Amino acid sequence: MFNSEEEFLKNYNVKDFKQLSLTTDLLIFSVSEEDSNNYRKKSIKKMSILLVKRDNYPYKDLWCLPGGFINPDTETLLDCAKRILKDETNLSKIYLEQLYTFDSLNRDPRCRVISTSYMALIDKNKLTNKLNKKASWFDITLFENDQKNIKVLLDNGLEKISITINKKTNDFNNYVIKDNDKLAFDHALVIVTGIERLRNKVNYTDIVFNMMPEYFTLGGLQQVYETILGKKLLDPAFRRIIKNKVIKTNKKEIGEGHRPSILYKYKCN
Amino acid sequence: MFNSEEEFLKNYNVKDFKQLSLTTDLLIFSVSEEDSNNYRKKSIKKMSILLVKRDNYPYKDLWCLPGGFINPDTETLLDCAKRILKDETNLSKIYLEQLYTFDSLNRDPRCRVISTSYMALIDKNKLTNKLNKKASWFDITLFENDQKNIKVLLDNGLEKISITINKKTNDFNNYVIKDNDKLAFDHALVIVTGIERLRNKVNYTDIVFNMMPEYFTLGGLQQVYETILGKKLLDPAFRRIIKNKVIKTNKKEIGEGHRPSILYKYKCN
DNA sequence: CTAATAGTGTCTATTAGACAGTATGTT
DNA sequence: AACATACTGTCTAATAGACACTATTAG
Repeated sequence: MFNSEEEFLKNYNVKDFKQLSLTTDLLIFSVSEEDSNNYRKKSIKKMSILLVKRDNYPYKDLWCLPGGFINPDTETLLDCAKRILKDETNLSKIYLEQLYTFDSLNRDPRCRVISTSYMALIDKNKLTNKLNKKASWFDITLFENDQKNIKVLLDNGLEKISITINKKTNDFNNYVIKDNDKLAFDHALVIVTGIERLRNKVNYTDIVFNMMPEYFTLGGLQQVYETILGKKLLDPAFRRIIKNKVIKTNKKEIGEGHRPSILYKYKCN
Repeated sequence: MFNSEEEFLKNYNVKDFKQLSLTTDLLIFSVSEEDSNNYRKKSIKKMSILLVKRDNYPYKDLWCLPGGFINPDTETLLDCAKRILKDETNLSKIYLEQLYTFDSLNRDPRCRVISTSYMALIDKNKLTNKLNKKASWFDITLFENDQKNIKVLLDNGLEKISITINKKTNDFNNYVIKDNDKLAFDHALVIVTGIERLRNKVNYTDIVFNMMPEYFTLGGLQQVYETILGKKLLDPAFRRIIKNKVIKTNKKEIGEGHRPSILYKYKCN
């Protein structure tokens, strides 16, 4: 082990590895639930993302996305994403979508590393195993001043990571990104790009349901949409739009200090 | 030179190159104009794409996208895309957008080649130099039966390339693609992916104007939208939407056998 | 004048936004 | 009963679709 990043880089022999390396980084999104202390108040649903604390240089002790190098002889990028997802969550058959390929020359201090990022949307309730002890779910809060200035706050209960973005062009590599130095590599950029993609896609796809449990309430579903979009929605409007995407069941949610909601299922067409 | 693909592959030493190679392929889109023979009829605008005929194995004599290997020591993928665009069209300062990274294991028979594709939208009127003699513009015609079945026809006046797509999943690598064996590599898939992206993006961005000349008519602009979307639009509706994106000039189009249109310019906000 | 497209006015249909009301559970 | 949320009815505003009409040029 090394005592500083400087020392680490001095001892890092680039020839030990391939000159050009390809990695896959994973944005694993899910829905988290924050219980309220008041028995009458309902719990608040948020979108959350899984980050891992690095235990070696470079960027030791900073948070990063789960990821890894691909095996160029046997793996596609998607295979690699599936492998990492399995390692991290023990889940398979999960919604996975290629996000973007990040490749600025100095994004990794060791050597040229090009990373193709994938988004995974999972239902946390399907998790059986315990998380890797270095991994942690961060709740996402989205603030938007206008289309060009966005602020994202990540919070795992112990640490807060803030990211602010200024989009001057439509070229991701020219975004002006500031974070509070708690994220490794260019992962602030990757995370924001993923959140943006998600926010666009919820308007014309059904991907949100990949993060929902089998049975859910319309109020809960609406909260997830609200946290992804970063704004409140009106109940009647939301229900009108979502109506033909869900099936009403005869189940009800129980144990809340108020009128119980009806549980719905996703209707795939 | 070799006489067959088989012979070529036998003589191809994978060790001469890096084991894993990265390339950039370019979808260069523009607007083409097809003059009508009747002086009264107006010319028809279509979307078109630049393809190059391969002059060596693999896929000798088939059409492919302009592309090339990146220099991993000095170039980003975007740099590489800019270089290829410059080589092919002598243009710079052009709209470029990363499309997708294609990486199925056997997409190139030589070795593992991963390709990140970029879309370039150019105004053909800015072209000064002659095209590379192997290059040719193909007009694009889009037929859509439903959301999941799409047919694309490429035509350069001498050759027709047809592509049909059946989208069963949202994973590009699982699309069922058929073409009439005139396209090299997986470029049918790349082209269709780009057309899809373009078709989605015209609805919520102003990218079309990157393909338009400085002065254009609303009728011409509408035709470009129609060819990208693969359907007719109603004039008043189109003009309502486009109204605040353009500036009326005091110029008029001349020499048509009917009422001349007013020329407009793009109003960037 | 004629052919052909340019461009507009207006009605209708659909969708989105807003608000206020009723309904129904727990404690 | 009180609280808190679930759920709905209905009005209004905004947007999209449709059609018919007028305008203007070259030849």
